Amino acid sequence: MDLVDQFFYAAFTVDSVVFGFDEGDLKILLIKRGEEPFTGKWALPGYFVKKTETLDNAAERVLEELTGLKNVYLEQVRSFGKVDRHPAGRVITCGYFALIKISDYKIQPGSTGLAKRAEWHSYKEIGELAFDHNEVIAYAFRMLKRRVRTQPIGFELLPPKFTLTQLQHLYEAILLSDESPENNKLDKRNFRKKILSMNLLVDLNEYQEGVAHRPAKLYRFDKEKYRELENAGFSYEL
Amino acid sequence: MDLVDQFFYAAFTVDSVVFGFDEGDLKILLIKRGEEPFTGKWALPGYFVKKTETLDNAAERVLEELTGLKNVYLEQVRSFGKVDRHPAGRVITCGYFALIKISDYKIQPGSTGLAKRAEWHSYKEIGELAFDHNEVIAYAFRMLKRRVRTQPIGFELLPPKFTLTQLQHLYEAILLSDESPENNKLDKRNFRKKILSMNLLVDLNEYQEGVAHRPAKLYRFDKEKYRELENAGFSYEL
DNA sequence: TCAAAAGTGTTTGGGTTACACCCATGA
DNA sequence: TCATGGGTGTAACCCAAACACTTTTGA
Repeated sequence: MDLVDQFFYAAFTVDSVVFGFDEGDLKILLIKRGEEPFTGKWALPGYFVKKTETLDNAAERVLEELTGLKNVYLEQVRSFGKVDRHPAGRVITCGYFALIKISDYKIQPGSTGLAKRAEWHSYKEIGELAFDHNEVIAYAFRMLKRRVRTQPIGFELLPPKFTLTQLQHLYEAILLSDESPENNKLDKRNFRKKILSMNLLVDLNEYQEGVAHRPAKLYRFDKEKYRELENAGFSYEL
Repeated sequence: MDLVDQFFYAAFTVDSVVFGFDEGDLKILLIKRGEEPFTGKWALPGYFVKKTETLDNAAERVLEELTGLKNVYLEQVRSFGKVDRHPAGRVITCGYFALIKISDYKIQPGSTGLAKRAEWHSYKEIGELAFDHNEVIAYAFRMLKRRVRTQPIGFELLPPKFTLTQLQHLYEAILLSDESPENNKLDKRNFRKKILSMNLLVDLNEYQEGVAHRPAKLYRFDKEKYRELENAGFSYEL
C-alpha cells in the first residue's frame, strides 16, 4: 500500500484564542458559526490550513478572514487530535493564542459565511463551545498566565497611557481568575513598589481627567528600556 | 469544490524526543533511518499517525515500534508545519517529549526497517538530523528545563537509590547546559539545604560501596509524600 | 599518606509581606 | 460634605547567596 494512500488522509485546522482586556474584564473573541458542523454555536475563529501555507501563516490568515483582526502576534499553544473531534473526518487542529487591546482593533466578521457574528465574550461567561474548543481555551489560558508573569505582555492590553490601578486590575484578572474568592486582590502598595522598581514605566506627569475622585497619574511602558534590559540578560518577573 | 477534496490532503507524524540521563550526561534517543527520505541519517523516532488513533496514542505506539520503549510518559511539545518539511507531501509533525532512566529500559530497534539502529546520543554532540528535528529538540529542551524546575521529574532519571551529588549533577546537566562556562555549578551546600528542606527525600541509612573516597549516603524519592503535598496545594520549585 | 569526593553552618543582604491613613476630585 | 478611588512608608521576616574546612575511604 502506498504511503500516500495510507497516510495522507487528514486535514488541519487552526483555531485562535484571542484574549482582550476591556473595562477590567478579560475577554475572548468568539464567532457564531454559520456553517456545518455546529451551525449557530459559538466557537473559536478557525478554519482549514491550505496546502501552501505554514501553520503560523494559516492562523493569521484565518483570523483575519473571520474577524477582521490583522497584524496580531499569534503564538502556538498545542495541537488537539482526538479521532472524532470533527464530524467531517480526521481533522487535527492547532491552537494559537494572542493578546490584544480591544480598543485598538475593529472586529468585523468576514464574508465567507462561516462567521455569522464575531464578538467578545467575558472569559468567565463562556459556555459550551463547538468542537473541543473549551479545551483549547483551557490550554491557552494556562499559557497566558505563564506569559504574563515572565514577559511584559500585560502592557499590550492597556491604552498607551494608563494608571497603575488599571495595570493592577489587569494582573488580577489574569493571575487570580481562579483563586479562592478571598485572596483575589494584590496588595496595592506592594504591587506599585515592585512595578516601579523595575524602571520600565515612564511617569508622564499627566493625570486622569473627569473622574469623581483624585485623578491618577498616567504612565507609559518603556519598550526601549525593556529591550535594553532584555539584551543585558535581565529577566522580567512579576 | 468539496471540503474533503480541498482540505483532506495532509499527513500527520509524531516525533519523540526522549531524554535520558546516564553517567552524568544528558542524552537523546535517536534512530538511524533505514527508509527514504533521509536514509542513513540520524533522526528522532517518529512516524505517521493512523486514522484510528489520537496523537498521544500514536506517539506511544511509534516510539515502541521503533525503539522498543514502552510505558513511557510522553508529553506534547508543539507542532511543526513548514510547507516543505517533508519531501513526500504535506506532512505536519507533532513533537513529544519524555524523560527516562536509561538503565531501566532496553532499546531495541523494531523490525519495520525504518530504524536501522536506535541509540543514545549525548545531548551536546548531536549533529544535523533529518527533517527539522533539530528544531523539535530545541523546543523539547526548553520544555524540559521548565519542567525540571517545577516538577520533581529529575528523580525519575536516577536509580531508585541515589546520592545527593548525583542529583545535583543531574540538575546541573539540565539547568546549566547552556550557561556561560564559569558559573556552571550549583553550590553544594545550598543545593543540599534546599532539596532536603522539601522533605521529599528519604534517608536510607545506606552508603555507597567500593568508591575510592568517603562513601555517600543513599536517598530515595518519597513519591507518596510528594502526592500529599501536591494535593495539599503546595508546589515544588527548585 | 595522598587523592578524591562527602559532608557540614553561619552570616549577610535583598526582597516579599503585612499593614492604615491622608489626599484630591466631582457630585 | 461625602463618596470614591489615588497615593504613600516602615518593620518583620524569610530566603538566597556566599563561603572553607574536616571526614572517610581506597589506592
